[in-house]
Amino acid sequence: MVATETSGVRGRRRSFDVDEAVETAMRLFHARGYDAVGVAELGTELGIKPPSFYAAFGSKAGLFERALRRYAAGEANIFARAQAEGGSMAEVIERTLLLAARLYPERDGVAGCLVLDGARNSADPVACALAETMRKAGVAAIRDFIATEQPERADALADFIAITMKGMSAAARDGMGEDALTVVARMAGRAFRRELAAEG
Amino acid sequence: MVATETSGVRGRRRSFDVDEAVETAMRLFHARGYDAVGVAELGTELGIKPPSFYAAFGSKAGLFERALRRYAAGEANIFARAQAEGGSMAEVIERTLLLAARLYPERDGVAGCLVLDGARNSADPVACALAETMRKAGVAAIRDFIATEQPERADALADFIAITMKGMSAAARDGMGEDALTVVARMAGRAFRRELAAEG
DNA sequence: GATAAAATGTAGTGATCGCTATATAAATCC
DNA sequence: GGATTTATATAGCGATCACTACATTTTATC
Repeated sequence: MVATETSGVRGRRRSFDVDEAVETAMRLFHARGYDAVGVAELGTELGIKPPSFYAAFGSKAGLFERALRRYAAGEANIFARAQAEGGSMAEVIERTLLLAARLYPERDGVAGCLVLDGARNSADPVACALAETMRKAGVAAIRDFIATEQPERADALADFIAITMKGMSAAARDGMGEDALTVVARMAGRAFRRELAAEG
Repeated sequence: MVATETSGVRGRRRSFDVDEAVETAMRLFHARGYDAVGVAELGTELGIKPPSFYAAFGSKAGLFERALRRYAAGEANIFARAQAEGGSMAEVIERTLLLAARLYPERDGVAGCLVLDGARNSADPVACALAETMRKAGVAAIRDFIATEQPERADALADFIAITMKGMSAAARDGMGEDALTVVARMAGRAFRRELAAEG
């Protein structure tokens, strides 16, 4: 058996690719939620046995945390991606929602947002706390961004965007497709614009 | 031991109040989600043993179905309540969202909407199908209502309202309070009004 | 009160949960 | 190559999952 860990610089040598394992776990947690994916199934899908699993990740929640971080650091960070393209505040916000409409629909059994819905209804308080922390960080970034131009109404406007995204994630998990989500994203984008224009 | 079933006319006599049991189960499912509430806990909370449980409800999913129906037949049917008060279409829709903002925040450990989030991430396909059926019925009622005046845009507008409600339910389960939810509900109500005025 | 019917309590089914103790195999170091 | 360290596989931990067979008690009927 050969050590195949080529990506991570830190960490001990393992006979399996840790990053690849996190990727697989991310997909499983995303598809069915934290509680519905068991350690036995993770071991099978990852091709490792329980001791290796716990040596590498500490616990099921530990792997979930790594999956969450990987998720948030990739293409799922739609607000950062929208921000990177520049434009006005309203453009960035609407672009965020449109990216959600493209990212959230079901693909290969995966739908919605892992951070928003991955630990929904989970009985594990650790998993819930991990997801909550990342949710709060996400909405805080949006709030701070809005506050640069609208400090008074940043909370309310950020709440509106956060609720729209949570609703889009839930709707995608309930089967809504990209077209319908895009229509709603545009509506919410217009609403955001109009709220800005109303009293700005 | 005395037969205490006074409410239901049909059904066999039981030593416990079936309606009261459904109410208790509804609260438990609502608070933590379908999968996180076990039959053992239900039996304890309901004060009955497994055989009585299965004689009365058939299965855990059977009890969940009764809980869902009871939930949807009560004060949680916010769209029907909003419709009953009359007014314009926009008024009815905004009233629906404002009722959600009052109903969804956490009270006694219960938050959000049981239909929208009670079976979220559940591994039980029966429970998921039951909730999905009720979700579709709910959004269909809103769509049909909108279609009486806006047949062309009924689907899109109903999707927008459905997503807003799903987002509000998720946000409430994530800890958002009535005040913040109300602010967002008003924003969404204004957005709905403006969409109507835009091209009506 | 005897009999038939029905609901209940006791106990336990096999399966799965997250997780780990122990032992073996592999890789590293000198 | 021998010794030490590290990661692996085997097997199983106690707990909980939804659910049920069986015996008993309670209820209803006559």
